[in-house]
Amino acid sequence: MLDSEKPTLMIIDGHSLAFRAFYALPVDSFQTRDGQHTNAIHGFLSMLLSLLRNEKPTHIAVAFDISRASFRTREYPEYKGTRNATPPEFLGQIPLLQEALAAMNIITITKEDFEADDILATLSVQGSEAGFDVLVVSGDRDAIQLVNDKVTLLYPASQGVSALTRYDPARVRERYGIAPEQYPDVAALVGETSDNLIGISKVGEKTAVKWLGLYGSLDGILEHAEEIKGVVGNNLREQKENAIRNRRLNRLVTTVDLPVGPADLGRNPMNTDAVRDVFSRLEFKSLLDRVLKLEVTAEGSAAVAASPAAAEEIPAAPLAPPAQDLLDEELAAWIARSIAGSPQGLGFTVEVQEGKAIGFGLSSLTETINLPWHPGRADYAPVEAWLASDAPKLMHDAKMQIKALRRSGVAFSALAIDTLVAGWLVRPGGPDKTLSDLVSRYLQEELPVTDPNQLVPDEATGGGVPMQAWYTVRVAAAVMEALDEGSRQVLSEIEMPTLMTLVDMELAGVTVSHEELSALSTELGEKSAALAASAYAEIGREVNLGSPKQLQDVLFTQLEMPKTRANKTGFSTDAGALADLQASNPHPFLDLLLKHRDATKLRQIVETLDRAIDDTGRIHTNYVQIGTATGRISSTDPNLQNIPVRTEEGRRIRAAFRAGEGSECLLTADYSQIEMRIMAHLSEDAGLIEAFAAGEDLHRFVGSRIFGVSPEDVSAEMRSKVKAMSYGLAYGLSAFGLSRQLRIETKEAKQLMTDYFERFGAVRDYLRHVVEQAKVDGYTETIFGRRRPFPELQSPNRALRENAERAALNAPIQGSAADIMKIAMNGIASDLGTRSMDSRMLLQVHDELIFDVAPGEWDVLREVVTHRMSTAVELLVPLEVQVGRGANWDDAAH
DNA sequence: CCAATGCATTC
DNA sequence: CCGAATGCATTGGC
Repeated sequence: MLDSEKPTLMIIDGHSLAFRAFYALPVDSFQTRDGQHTNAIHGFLSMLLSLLRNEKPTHIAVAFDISRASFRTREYPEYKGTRNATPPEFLGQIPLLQEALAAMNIITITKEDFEADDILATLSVQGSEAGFDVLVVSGDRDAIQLVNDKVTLLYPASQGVSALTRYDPARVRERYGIAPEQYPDVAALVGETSDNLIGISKVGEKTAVKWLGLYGSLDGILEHAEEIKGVVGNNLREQKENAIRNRRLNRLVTTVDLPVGPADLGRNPMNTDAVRDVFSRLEFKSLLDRVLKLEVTAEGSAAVAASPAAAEEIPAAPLAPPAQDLLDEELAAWIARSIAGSPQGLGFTVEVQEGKAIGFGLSSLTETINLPWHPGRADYAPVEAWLASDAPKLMHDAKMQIKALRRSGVAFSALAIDTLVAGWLVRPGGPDKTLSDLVSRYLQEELPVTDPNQLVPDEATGGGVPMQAWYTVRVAAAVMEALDEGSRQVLSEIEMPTLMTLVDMELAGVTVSHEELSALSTELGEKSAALAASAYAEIGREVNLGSPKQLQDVLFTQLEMPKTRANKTGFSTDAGALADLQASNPHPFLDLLLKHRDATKLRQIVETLDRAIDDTGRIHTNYVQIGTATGRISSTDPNLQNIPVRTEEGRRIRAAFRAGEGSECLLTADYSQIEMRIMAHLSEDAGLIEAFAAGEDLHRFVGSRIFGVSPEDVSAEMRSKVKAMSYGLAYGLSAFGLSRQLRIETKEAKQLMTDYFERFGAVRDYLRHVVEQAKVDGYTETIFGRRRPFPELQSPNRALRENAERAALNAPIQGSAADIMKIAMNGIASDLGTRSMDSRMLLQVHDELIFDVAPGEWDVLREVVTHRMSTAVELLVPLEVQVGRGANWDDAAH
């Protein structure tokens, strides 16, 4: 076997190298916008990428210490006792580094009670026995003892991690004058300050090496201790216990029981989506380029990455069973048999082409079925019957597939688990978006990629939708294991019904007037052109008003205005900053610029909406059920949840949203102050509860309490202050933030907050409690048990931690509101069905719903909607719902 | 062409 | 230095 064909196993001491990187790179220069330090991660990954490129290991693993405690500290409590506490800026980087490695599909290994060095030792012995060339990468000198003909150590040069020295036996002898296996003997005699291991007085490296040359080993030296003369000889005889203890402690364990062996560490293609996600969160641009380039070459050498002799021992990931083709009675029999054998449900995947269903994949845990489908195929009737039945179905990203079924005229019922949604409940806001992501995370396998070059995918080899259905079944079981009971309840009682409700809403779409929009667009276009011309006249030249960069030149260089708030590319030119400038340095240009922004922004929205109108005059938004970390739904393509409402011209856009053909009018229904009501409920604050029970204007009521006047004497100014304060509460508002928003002194804002909490103290107590509890539990929970993890609450980084604290106190409030709205929507959808109504739920904007009202259904629809919304949950305060009616969305608002 | 950034909009 | 989102235009690097 040629050397170049020999597999290479690279084993890296993650902790020691990350630590080196931490001290090699300036901590301040490597920070994300959130304030997360990344210097150790950056240094480590940079080194790793060089190693992968230069050494081309076929197998790789990174070992980490779990904690400083190990069998060594139990044996000798002073071990490593002199070390200072690990800097918190470093500690926080390790989990992120491990996440990055996971995305790169590099296995990380830890072992309770052992140090990373012991893992290195064990794997290097196992690897060389299995015929690997072994490369050990460590910044710990103890690793020198591992070097032999088959094992090479890469050790960082004096400082940093950019240059690594190769230690083979010859190089060790050259540097230390001894064989590698003698190194621990030297260290035992000399001692190791960094490990708090005291050696023999007056014995340094020179003496130790000399003795080893004479007597071969520490044992040999001790046997001949009497022969050694002088003070050092005395010291050796007196302090030999030190050396013996040191030798015991610095011997690396080569028999650690590890869950994986060298053969399991073969390099796999990385998960590029996850890599992009992690690297972009870490704000590593150049490293992302490097890592993605590496992937290409890694695949090129994939053939070389053959496993060594022990290949048979690799626990190969199971392959999807070949898909069977069944029809009629055979198919019916298979379904009946499989249902009986799979109480959790059968996996199901729709092959979608241009929004239509063109094939199905069906799967139990052990068998897969391929069903090329087209409308009217009678021989697949058993599948259609199963789809319409109550038999539980397991799917991944079901919404789009069920929409395709509907468009193709196939009835569907009983979605038990959508693995996409279930995975989101485990990690809301997490990176898991595809079936492939979930297969990696929950099965530790790779979803086989269907070869895009293969024109006709060979279903028989386990590709295509049957295979996806099969993986979905397996992922479903694993992801349910990861969910607690409350979250499972949220999945089955709230999310799965919501998914079906969203299918109806998206298919329905909302009617929008093209005529109205194009007229508005023309008007806004003319207006912005006129504004731009006037703005150019003011400054005597033409600039791109949409370019913050060019605006900075105009404002701060040409007009010499005072500098505004700094951002990454200079100074802010946003509306707030321009308003500040207008106050201090009035200039016609500023006003024209702001108006121009308004007009172009509105025009852009109008254009986007216009383009989204289909040939039936309707817009079908896409609701993203897993779009937020709190439980809210988001809306894309186009986003119908941020249609302007505050300005007059904005409302003209809403006016273009109209009752559909054949509808009587639109009905809008929204929760009034749902988040404040939830806060009243969760905090049990007597004052707030009384305010809502009284049913009068909340801000007026609160204002009268705070300012000590009667409700009718609360001025508009007082009310707006109280309103800002109340809204800000759930966002973790600071006195500074409040003062900035209200444009009042920080001192006054502070006083306002003090007065507020004086009267509504339970609110403050509750908000504090939420954060405290989240720190203990590691997550927050909504009224219905929806969880959101907050690992950053433990972060030593203040900015990161405080951001997490504010998010944590907001999450149960925003999340509970989202839960309530979903429950109401599902109830309404159910009523629309059981009453065979023709009215349709069209849009959801967090606390508002919009409906097309079928002729003659106004009264019953209003009743259904208000009832379902106000009774979605029983709180300590009433849930008030406001209903409006109109020919368009603007008129229907109240 | 892609990704980051700044700015805008909503609840 | 206020929580949760989406999307567009500009810009800089490739």
